[in-house]
Amino acid sequence: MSQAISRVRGMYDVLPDQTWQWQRAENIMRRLFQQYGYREIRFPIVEKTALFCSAIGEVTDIVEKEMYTFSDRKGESLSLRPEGTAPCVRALIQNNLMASGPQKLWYSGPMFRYERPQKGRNRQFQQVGVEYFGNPGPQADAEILILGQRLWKELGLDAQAHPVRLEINSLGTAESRGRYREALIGYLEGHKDLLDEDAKRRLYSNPLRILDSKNPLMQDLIAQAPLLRDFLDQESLRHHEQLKHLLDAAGVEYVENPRLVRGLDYYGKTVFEWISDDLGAQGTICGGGRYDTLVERQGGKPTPAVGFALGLDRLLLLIETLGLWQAEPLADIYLVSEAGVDAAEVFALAESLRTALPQQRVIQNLEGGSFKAQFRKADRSGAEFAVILGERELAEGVVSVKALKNRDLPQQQISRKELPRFLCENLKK
RNA sequence: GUGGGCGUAGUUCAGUCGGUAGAACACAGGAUUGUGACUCCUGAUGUCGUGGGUUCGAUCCCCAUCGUCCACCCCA
Repeated sequence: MSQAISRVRGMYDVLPDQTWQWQRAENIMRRLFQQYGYREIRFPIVEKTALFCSAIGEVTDIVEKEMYTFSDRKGESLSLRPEGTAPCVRALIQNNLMASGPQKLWYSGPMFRYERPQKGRNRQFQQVGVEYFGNPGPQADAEILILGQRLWKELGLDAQAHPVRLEINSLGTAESRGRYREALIGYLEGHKDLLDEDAKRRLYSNPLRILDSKNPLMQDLIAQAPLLRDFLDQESLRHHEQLKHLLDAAGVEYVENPRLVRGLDYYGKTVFEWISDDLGAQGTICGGGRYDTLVERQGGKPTPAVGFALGLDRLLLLIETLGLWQAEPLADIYLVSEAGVDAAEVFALAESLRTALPQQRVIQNLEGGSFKAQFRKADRSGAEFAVILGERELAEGVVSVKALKNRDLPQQQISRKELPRFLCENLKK
């Protein structure tokens, strides 16, 4: 036999024992977004490379070294999407969605980045994004954050022992950020001997990122660096204060992190991250902020926007780590039959139950085996009831019903006609 | 992209100072010839990640490669 082909590095299969978690999370989110008036948008997995270069920024790591870029047969450069905001904005502009007023959108799908895989970081990963276009005010930021908090609660992540922490900051406008940048570079140039290699490399390309460094030797330097807050324009300050007021009133807890910056160029004013301490180095499960200039820069009409993207892989990893969710049983009713009974009789019984009780999951054992083996399978299926069709039952035109979980209910024989009503009364749903 | 740890049964791992392997759980059968979850008994299963080197002989030592994990980096 030849060597089996393995999956691509950094990508993963979601197996039947895990898909229920994905589906549960997706269902909760879909319902929640609907509840807030956000509508789903779907866009391609492949876009022109230029879209990401201009939207995300040429000098970001994502564009410089993490994109899956290739030429199609006509030589056009295409890329697998590394994030969702850029294609979402492209779709918004191309389909002129703003013509019918502000847009509240969400999307979900795979993203691709050529990074070194590690826990909570894969080359294909699932991102869910929420974007609010056309509202410049802090109330839009607030709604996004309130929605986020409710989402964690509905997912079961609001436990006090393992909270998901919200950090917020304001990056101000491009002008105030520019003035701060000058001041920061000036400060860092004055302490060049204390900068590590990464910091030196980024001193002129992306100095704000230096504030994010985890290098313990640089923490003093970072702590004493000038703060962006002191360079903010009046409008950004007021926006930020109003947002905090709305969050306080809504009971959304947050910590201000004056050194929180984002790796994508398009953000301004509000930025935020939700972080867990239970995932190791890749603790950010959700990040986002305001990007008021992106739509115009991409060729659309000036349109303010705010949104976030969450990593579904990381979220599920966290939920699994904390043991928050229990798998649902596979079945409600399990049909056990004797070898001598015609399979056609069992099929007929199973189909009649599925017709009469469409909410119940009916599994018919098709693999034969002793009663012992069949009951073991019935038990493992998590079914509430085993319905038994043996030669005796067949001869008498009845079935036996055994409750697998409720031990107070004795096994009994019931006519086939009565069976659906009996099951319906004794099953919760 | 950089540094380090680890790849042995379906899973988690033990082991062989170089003589081709074990446990637990899981799975299957039985104790109980029509009854699961507890208990007991029995059983099957491994190209010891892949390729090459050293050796009479490599799962073990060496090299490469792939995968995985941790940190850096980056971000969701």
